[in-house]
Amino acid sequence: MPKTATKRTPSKAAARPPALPDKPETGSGALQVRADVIAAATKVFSERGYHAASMTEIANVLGIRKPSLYHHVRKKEDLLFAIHEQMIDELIDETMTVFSSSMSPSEKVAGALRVAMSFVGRHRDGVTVFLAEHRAVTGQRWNELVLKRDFYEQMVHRIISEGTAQGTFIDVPPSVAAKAVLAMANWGYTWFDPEGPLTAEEVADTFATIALRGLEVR
Amino acid sequence: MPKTATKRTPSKAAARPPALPDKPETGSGALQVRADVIAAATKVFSERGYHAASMTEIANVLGIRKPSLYHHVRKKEDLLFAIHEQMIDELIDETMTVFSSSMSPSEKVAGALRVAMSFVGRHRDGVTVFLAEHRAVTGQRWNELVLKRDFYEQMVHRIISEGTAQGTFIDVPPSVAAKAVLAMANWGYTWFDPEGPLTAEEVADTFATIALRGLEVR
DNA sequence: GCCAGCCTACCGTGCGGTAGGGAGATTTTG
DNA sequence: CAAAATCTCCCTACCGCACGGTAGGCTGGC
Repeated sequence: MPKTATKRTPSKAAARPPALPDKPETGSGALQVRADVIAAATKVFSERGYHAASMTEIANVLGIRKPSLYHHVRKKEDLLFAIHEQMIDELIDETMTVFSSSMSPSEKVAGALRVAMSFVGRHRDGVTVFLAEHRAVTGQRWNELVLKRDFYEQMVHRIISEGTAQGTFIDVPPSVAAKAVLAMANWGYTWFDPEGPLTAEEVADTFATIALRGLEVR
Repeated sequence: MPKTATKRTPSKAAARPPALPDKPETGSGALQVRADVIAAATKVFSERGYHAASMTEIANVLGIRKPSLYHHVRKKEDLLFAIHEQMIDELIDETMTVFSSSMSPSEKVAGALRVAMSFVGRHRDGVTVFLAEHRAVTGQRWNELVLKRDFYEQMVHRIISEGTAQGTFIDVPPSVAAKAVLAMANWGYTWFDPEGPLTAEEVADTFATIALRGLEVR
């Protein structure tokens, strides 16, 4: 795992996000796992919790026996890590297009909320695992995930700081305002049902209405 | 899913909360657990997660061996249930004083946020267990907890519905607005540190500012 | 003839929980 | 008031089981 090779991206704009974890996916070692295996693990982990879920259950969801599952996966924890990595990478990717756009801070807040709620709607089980089972990831890989997670939160934080700095948003601690916005989106995994009466977009718009009316200077 | 069994409490006010789970604490069976045992279990469960935590660990925190612990506890799950029950009962109790007061809806929202953030600050480990480990409670007792949890959420929901009904709050779906408020408070367990730079009260006030500016009609 | 992918059979470990007993405090009782 | 019985709380030793993971072999397609 040679990372190194200082990426010398010339820092251009002021609102540049914090340094990305260096290697986007330089063979993190365990990601040659077939998609349906990850899907099965996601389902079982989200329903029963990582520690309560057994490899036998996951195998049975796939219609095979446990030892066959070990042809595709080295360790149980690899599955958990793969789910986490997939979720956070995809969420960062989608949010980045909002973050690095030319929108106003208000539009970016609304956009980030839309991305997040849509994400929860599309990947509910995966988000459940990502948000409720992070304690179970151990060792080196955990650091990697924490970095990415911080990176995501920093994007939201910067959007709000930017709005505060340019006088669009009222003067409240940006860290707390960021937590408020993140909370609305993240907490969604506990209740939002894309089959329910409201679409992700409708929920996100309501959240954006509340958050922006709350934050914008009159 | 209609209600049933009309409780003959003469409905007095419009804002009466939904029916309480019938028995406040009619021998729920397992709550003669000493407080320090619950405290130790809370700590271990919150740090490692219910399924990953072992009875041996909890016993060692108490300075005893596992079989001795079974003199105070019948089953591991009893500990989890006791923690859940303690948390939700106390939270309902504190929030109820706000809910049943004569405050305006806006003041009630601010009050509920204060109660919740203060609660998170005082019982962080317990709240972590309550919010992150509810999947592990099984059987009859789980229903009881769900009822209480719904009851708590209904209080917030009604506060907001009341505000919407009397024209204080803007016309957004009250259920979504309630989720937004609940999210701010509940998500606090993932990041709020009472030893940190901001007190629970300060955070709650910022949340209230955002939520009320967001919700109140101009 | 190789190899991906599945299987049955199995291993070691750590778990929740029990058996059964001992030391000391407390209560009962002659 | 002391002896006896009881209770509280802890211990060492152990059980059965389900888990994560491995050994090693069969089979069918390239």
